[in-house]
Amino acid sequence: MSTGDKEARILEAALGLFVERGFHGTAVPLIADRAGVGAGTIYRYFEDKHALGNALFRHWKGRLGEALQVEIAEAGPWRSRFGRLWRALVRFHREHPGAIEFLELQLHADYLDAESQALELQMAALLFVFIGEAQADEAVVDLPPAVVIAMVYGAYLGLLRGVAAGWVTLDDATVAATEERAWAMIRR
Amino acid sequence: MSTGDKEARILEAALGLFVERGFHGTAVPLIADRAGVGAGTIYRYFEDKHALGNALFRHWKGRLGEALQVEIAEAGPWRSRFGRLWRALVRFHREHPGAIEFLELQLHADYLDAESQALELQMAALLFVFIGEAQADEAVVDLPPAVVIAMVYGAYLGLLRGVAAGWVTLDDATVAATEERAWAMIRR
Amino acid sequence: MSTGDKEARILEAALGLFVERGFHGTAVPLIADRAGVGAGTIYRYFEDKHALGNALFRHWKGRLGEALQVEIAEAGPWRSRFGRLWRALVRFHREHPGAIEFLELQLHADYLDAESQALELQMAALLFVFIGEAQADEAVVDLPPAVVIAMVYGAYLGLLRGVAAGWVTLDDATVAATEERAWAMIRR
Amino acid sequence: MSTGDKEARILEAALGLFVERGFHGTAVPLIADRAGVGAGTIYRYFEDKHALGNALFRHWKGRLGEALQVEIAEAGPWRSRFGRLWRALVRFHREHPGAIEFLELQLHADYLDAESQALELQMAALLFVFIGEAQADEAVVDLPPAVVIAMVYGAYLGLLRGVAAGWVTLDDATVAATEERAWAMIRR
DNA sequence: CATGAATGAGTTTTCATTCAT
DNA sequence: TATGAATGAAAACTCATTCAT
Repeated sequence: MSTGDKEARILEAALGLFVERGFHGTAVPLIADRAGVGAGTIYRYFEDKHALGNALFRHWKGRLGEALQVEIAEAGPWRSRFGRLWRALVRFHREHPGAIEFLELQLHADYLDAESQALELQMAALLFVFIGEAQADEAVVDLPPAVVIAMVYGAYLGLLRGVAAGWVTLDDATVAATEERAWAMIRR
Repeated sequence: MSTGDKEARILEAALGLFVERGFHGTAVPLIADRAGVGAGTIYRYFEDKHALGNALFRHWKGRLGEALQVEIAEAGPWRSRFGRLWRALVRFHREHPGAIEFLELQLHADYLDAESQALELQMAALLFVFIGEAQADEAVVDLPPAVVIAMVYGAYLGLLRGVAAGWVTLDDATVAATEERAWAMIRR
Repeated sequence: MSTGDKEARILEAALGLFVERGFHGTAVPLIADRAGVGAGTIYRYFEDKHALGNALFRHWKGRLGEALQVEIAEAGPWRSRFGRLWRALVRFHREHPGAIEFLELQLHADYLDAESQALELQMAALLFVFIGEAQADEAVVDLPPAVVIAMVYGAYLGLLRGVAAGWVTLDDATVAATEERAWAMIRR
Repeated sequence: MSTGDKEARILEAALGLFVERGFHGTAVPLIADRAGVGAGTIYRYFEDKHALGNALFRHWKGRLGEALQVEIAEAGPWRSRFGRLWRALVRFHREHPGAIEFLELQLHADYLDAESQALELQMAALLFVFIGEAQADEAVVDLPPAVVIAMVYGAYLGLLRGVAAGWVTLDDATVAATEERAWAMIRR
């Protein structure tokens, strides 16, 4: 019931609802209900609904960035560095259900502010550097880094959509196999 | 401006706006304005906003399905059949800007009716059969077809997201290269 | 298909719908549908919906007035003159189903124009004279004529409501009995 | 102005407006204005406009039923029991102006739900029992009870219609006289 | 601080009326 | 003259936001 708790409960409720119904499809009082707080309380923690959306976006984009950062920082052969990254993505999805779905499977364009967009770029930059260096070492195919990232990250998101739709189950063996196939896609 | 194309103009306007702002973020009169018709006119062609969303979804899902069907029907070595499919996807995106973005990069769950969902399954089935047969011929890796499809289609959608963000340009050379990499991902 | 036919068909359709759903609850195109004409056609015959309502009101109020006038003009003992009147009312209801329901069981206040209201008064005056003379002859109780009329006409309308609700059937024997009871109510 | 009476104020405003303009002729914001609340507030208390109409109908039908029930329960000679009932009706009209007009002088068919219709039957049953017993005691004419009720209740409503039109004034002497005449109509 | 009833601006939807055919 | 598709003003209804408690 402490302050931090309420903010967290609001963010959690918002995450779930935004994933299920989208930002515009979710009424603020509904978020309040699920969070177990009064509707007015949301406005003590967030300027307005847009601010809540941005806070949620930043929260998860930031945590995802950190998670990737850690893995990217690790040294080693590119194949295994890639594997760490891939598994980190899967782990993030397991540990934070809904977060990636919210971050990457939705349309945010109309409410993300400059700061959020900057964060988005920052995370992209992380991957750019990773892929760029791998290309410099001739470990990864010589295509524009954005293309490589788009395809790999796209393949990952495709799997998550499959999971969401109930068509795909990501057990450990499958994760290992998909990692292998994703690497096959981009290795030189 | 003629009578007959009003429905088409409404669908076109809706497509653009839904891609830009999402279904719930788009007000009906805004669609009417862009279509150059009165707000009431939309309700002559569509029962309500949901029906418009479903009609739009079915229109494009149907056309995409047809486009893929044609390519899938062609015989030949799996590598070249895959190439046809990949290029058909890219061509569809070029010829119908916004359609794939609407179909695949958005959240529809809360307004799609049973018929639309059935159509979705139908198109998925097309790809299942294609991948299933390729696996039977030992041309494609032995993973659950849903996994293979999720990764390949995901890689394609990742590219489209890159295009939308302005990070990726899909010129012919890049298309050929991405086709090659996508095939590398799934070939046995 | 002649002109007069169309106007009559519109009036007939409007009567039925107004009785079922009320004036404000009935959409003009619905009237057109039931009349088998185009929606625009209604506006060739009637200035607008209010004008149609007034025309309908005047048509039936006028016919009802005529029907009563005829009976009132007949000479004879008051008891039998009353009987003629009562039976004329019932006959009118049988021959023109819906007309009385529209005229008397509905709220018209907000769309009746001065001419229609004048007609209403005119019909009331007819009954006033009838009752007034009967009172002068000491055939009817000495109450304000408006009170006598309200009670008798009210009893008649009550029976029609009962018919509409399915609780009352007005066969000839019942009509005779109700006439007797209505007369019992007002005779000196 | 206090919180608790908002629902009551809405119901009161709605009653007045429905009597003046009918259900379909009354816009929701107009009700809100007269009630001195915001338009949205109405939807906090009532699901939609139909629900408001039903609530209003039930409220007054229920109170009218209670008022009659009390009188019907009293023992005594039929003539005086009838008198109590008649005077109770008049009293109800005086104490709750508009209620009877709304309940009985309007068309509700298109928005009353099953529960409201059941209540309507319930009140009718009250009168059926009363008249039925009076007939069993040979105090009232031997006609179908529905016919007797239709005529008496119709006469009463006719008087109210006369009051509404300004043609009739129901002072105590007139009430006594009308009671006498109504009884004359139905007594054996 | 927290609340949730209240609000009115904004949304979806209807419908009386027009007008090109 | 007749039509009915088209319209936009007005209706019903929703919801982000406020504020009295």
